[in-house]
Amino acid sequence: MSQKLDRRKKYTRRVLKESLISLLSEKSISSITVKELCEKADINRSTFYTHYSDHYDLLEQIEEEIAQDLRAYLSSYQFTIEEESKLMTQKLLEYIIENKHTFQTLLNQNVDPTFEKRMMNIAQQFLMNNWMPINKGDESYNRYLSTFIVSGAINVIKDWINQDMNQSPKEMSEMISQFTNNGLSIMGENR
Amino acid sequence: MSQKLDRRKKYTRRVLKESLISLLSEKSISSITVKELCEKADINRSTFYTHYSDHYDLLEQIEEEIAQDLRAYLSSYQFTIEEESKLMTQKLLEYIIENKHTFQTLLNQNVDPTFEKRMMNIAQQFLMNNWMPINKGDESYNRYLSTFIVSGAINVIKDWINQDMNQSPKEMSEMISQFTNNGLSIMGENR
DNA sequence: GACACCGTGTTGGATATTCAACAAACAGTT
DNA sequence: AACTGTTTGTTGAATATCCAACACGGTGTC
Repeated sequence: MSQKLDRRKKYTRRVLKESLISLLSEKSISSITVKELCEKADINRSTFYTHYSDHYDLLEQIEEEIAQDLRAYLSSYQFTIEEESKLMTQKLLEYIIENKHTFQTLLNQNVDPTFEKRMMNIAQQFLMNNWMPINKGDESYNRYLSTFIVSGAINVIKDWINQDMNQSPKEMSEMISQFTNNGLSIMGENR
Repeated sequence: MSQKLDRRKKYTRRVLKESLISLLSEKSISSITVKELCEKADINRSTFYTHYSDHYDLLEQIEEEIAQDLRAYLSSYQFTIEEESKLMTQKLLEYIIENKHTFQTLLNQNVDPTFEKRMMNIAQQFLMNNWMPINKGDESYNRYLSTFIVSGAINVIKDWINQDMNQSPKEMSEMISQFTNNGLSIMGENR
């Protein structure tokens, strides 16, 4: 079941993924042909078809892989312990750095308007399942609160990416933690 | 005879080459094992042996490929026309930029003491065959002159690489052309 | 409508690579 | 010398990829 993936397959999938992301940063998916994708990846077209049914399938699989990674990060720490929560955010940001080009491209609303929403749903679902039961608030209130927090965090991360990641993951996770826990009240402390 | 090389072979050879250069920048070739080379390249060891007899053979082929590229550059222009000569130098320097890591590693005397000498011999041979007949000087004198010019040029290029290529290929080729044609007399012009 | 061109989905055979395994050689330790 | 661990060179079978070719659908031009 957990068979190790043959290295040839790994390579093929990786270059196809990278090539699609590269093309997506220049043009819309509907204007991309499988032919040019395979030329860019230097992979035979029939090989592409042994892995994917079309380039939309490839994009779906890229996003699903990211979704699974995100879930893994969210699951790997006790979310209710602030230090662990911050460490998780930092690790997640480091992961984003490693895949900067991918996130830059996919979070661009002109490329795939659904990706950001999809990531938000995962994060929000997680927050609802793991944190809200402890918080014991009204469910409707909790949903709005988690929407607020997750939207905030995602848009801060998008800004960070567009600022070419000018702060370190540690600094960013510290900031996001403060925004999450204290909102605007941290502004008051400095006056 | 000039069969197109199967893309799989191209890939295999490329990653093996890159991995050897990478390892060579950290350790001597005698301390590198084929096993670790293949691990780094993510290539099966038996595949390595279908292409090369050992890692010394791989290094030899890398250097031979560079030698051929150098010969191609040297041959592609009329060397006796100064503007063409400068353009050739510029193109050669652009090639060196694209393969910066390779040249940085191989021109390091601790890595392969023979590489620089090999490149010098090619350049000098070319100079002797293509320029000296026109110059009609005494052969011994011409040999010393070509030694002077080629040694100078190669060491300027080495410095340039070690200064992280701080001048553009165009600027460098201009400079090398002046050193070649005028030696120290260009210093006098500025006083 | 006819034609040319392009991309697609597919096919079959060839080829390169993978993997696991083996025997042998080598190096280090006791 | 015996033992252990590592690397090497090799082998055979399986697998993934390659390549060329084909039929088809879509688009644009005359």
